[in-house]
Amino acid sequence: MEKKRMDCPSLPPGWKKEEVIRKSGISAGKCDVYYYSPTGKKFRSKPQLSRYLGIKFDLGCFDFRTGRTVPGKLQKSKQRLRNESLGLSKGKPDLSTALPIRQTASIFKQPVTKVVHHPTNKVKADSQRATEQPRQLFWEKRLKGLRSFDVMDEALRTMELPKGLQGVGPGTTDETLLEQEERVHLARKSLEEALAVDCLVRAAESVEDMSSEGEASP
Amino acid sequence: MEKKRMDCPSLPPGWKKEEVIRKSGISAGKCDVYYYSPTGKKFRSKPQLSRYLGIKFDLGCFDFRTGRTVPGKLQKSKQRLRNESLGLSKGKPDLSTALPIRQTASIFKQPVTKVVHHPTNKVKADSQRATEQPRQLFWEKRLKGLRSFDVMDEALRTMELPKGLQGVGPGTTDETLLEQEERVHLARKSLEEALAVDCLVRAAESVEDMSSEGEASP
DNA sequence: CGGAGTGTTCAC
DNA sequence: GTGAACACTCCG
Repeated sequence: MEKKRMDCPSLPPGWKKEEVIRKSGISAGKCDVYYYSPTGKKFRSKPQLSRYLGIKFDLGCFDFRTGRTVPGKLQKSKQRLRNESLGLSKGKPDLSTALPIRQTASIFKQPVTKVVHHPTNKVKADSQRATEQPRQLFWEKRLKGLRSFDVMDEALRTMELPKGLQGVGPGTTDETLLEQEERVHLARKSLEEALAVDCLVRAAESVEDMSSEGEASP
Repeated sequence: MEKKRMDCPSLPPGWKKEEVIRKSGISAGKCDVYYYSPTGKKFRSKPQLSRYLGIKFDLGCFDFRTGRTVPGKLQKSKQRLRNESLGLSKGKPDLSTALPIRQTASIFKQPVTKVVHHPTNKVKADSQRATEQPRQLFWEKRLKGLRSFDVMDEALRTMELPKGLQGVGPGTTDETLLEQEERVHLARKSLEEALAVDCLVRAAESVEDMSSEGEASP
């Protein structure tokens, strides 16, 4: 009954909404709402949905629980980006510029991406492509408050800037900003694909390891 | 290295703890914890462990991941009995006394056990032994919130009382309660053994059926 | 190792 | 006190 996937008119075609009632435990009776993309991927929260859809589809007035778009809803009334208030509001702003921001002469030429949840949990620098790509006006925005999504979603998200760093530069129109953000969106997809491939390679390697278990170790 | 079985001081003598790190997938790097009984049986979760040890060994303050007993840990802060709050917190308490509670004049004399996962999935009444056994003060406790365990483990567990039913009677000391619960624990073992045997018999019978497939059916 | 289902936290 | 968001457990 309450577990059927329903069409959701407020989302793009093909998206479904599901409601599940908790059956046991201290939170029994509570209702969880999930969404499914046309490809079948499950979404468990509004931020997760928002990350996936990108800025092309504005969820500002979308109510996750009901699945409806409410015109009266304040853009950001809730749903503040989790990092936002975490240090801008209270406590001393964290201006530490330790990783992932390389604090050298070539700061603008060699940004560093810290991939926290990667299997090997190491910090890498993509030194090759960084200098070839076009310079971005708001390069901080490439990391600030945004997260990876789509294919890997939760798996790889945890890129953030030290709190307190702000973008500066000549005044820009909203149009320009949107373009920039969309480019960020696409760039992220590329990065995630690359990381996904890396994961697969690792998995393959570990299979090889198992089939050569009797041999001498390196 | 991390796959060695270690002694676990917070458990009875002879129990071992093992940690295994996931090598690939989106949860790569995550650590799984297992325990082994003195006889070598593997345990993969706290509920499974708890079911096996019975009430004689209180795991309320036991942290499964670390293997240590944490005094500050609220008894039930996590690991609340899975069925507990359903109906007790909000909404109308479910006082329905449909099966497995027989709602007749002989309610105390003929409790009914609903064995959900049994091959034939039927409701049985143990009319013979029920009247012979000593009456239990908290007879509801024989089913409420407890589950079958050990030999069959997960296989047979799913016995529960309608929510909202509470034990009543003359005040009792904790000692008495513990004794009662321990007897429940032992009785459950007997029941499970019986059911296990029954399962084996059925399996054997079906083998016979197969070997006599060409004959006329009864 | 994945994922559904549940617990926990934090902002309000 | 409530509920959104997300971490985690547990079992297939």
